Amino acid sequence: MSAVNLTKNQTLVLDVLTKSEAPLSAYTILDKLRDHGFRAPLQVYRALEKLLEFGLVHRLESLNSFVACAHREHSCCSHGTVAFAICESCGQVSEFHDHVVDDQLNAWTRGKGFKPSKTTIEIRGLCAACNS
Amino acid sequence: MSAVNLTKNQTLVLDVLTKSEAPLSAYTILDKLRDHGFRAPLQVYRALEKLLEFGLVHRLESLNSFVACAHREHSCCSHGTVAFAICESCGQVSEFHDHVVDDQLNAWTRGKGFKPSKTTIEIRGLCAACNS
DNA sequence: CAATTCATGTAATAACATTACGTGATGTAT
DNA sequence: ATACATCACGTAATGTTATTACATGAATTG
Ligand SMILES: [Zn+2]
Ligand SMILES: [Zn+2]
Ligand SMILES: [Zn+2]
Ligand SMILES: [Zn+2]
Repeated sequence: MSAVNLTKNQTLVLDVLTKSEAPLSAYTILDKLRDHGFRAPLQVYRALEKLLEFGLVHRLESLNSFVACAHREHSCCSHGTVAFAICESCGQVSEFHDHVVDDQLNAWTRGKGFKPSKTTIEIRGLCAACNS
Repeated sequence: MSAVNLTKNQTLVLDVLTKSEAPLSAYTILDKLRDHGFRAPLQVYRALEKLLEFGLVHRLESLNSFVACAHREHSCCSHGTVAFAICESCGQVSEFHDHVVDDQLNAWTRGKGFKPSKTTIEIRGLCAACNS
């Protein structure tokens, strides 16, 4: 199991992200936590840094935003690369793993002698609901 | 052939990107073009916007930077999603297409009723040269 | 010749992220 | 127990990336 011991700030940030329907920017998180004593961006960025490290949160590069991991039970980051489908209308994000994609990208990097450290896959578009 | 008629500013920006070994941020481009009369970020962002539209340039989301398209002959964007392998040591970027990845992601989105508009695939790591 | 469109220029501001410095709590080795 | 290292935290300042608002001149079109 994961069961990392989170600090107060980390817990607050993770809670805000977990409760949110859509990804949040660091500054939005900051605003949501002003009542809990947050005053400066760094408080958020420091918590996010750890949460990313623990695999409890993902960063969406194409949005400069953050989401709680949707697969916490499985220790998400262990089963390879994660992909995100991001609805540009309602903001909803679906997180998924795909082994074929994963294997194929790994094959490419092996072939080139490229040593991957982190892979970003983000699909922007319209979700089924917004796309009727 | 593509042969879009570029404006002066678009040509300048594309030239800078084409000559560069590594991706450049908008502000770096701005600095490189001061001698050619560029004074403000917007001059760069406006040119980039068009160049992205024409498929002559790509944006690297994980770097907030831009690269000239490596496949200009083939009208790059026509053959599906592009992926990038980005060396975190030397900055070199390899652009490639992979139909299996492409098809697999399309299968996922079709299955979910998600209508994709733009897909980002970026692999950060170390290139063969930096990874000896 | 209007009227519209489009590339451009400039200034100001907004949004995102990091550096630098300092404090108190905790843990560990002598 | 004292010295030392580590870590979470707080605050201020600054750096980096991107957009909004407003104005001008050139090209296009009816
Ligand atoms: Zn996850
Ligand atoms: Zn939606
Ligand atoms: Zn390309
Ligand atoms: Zn390299």
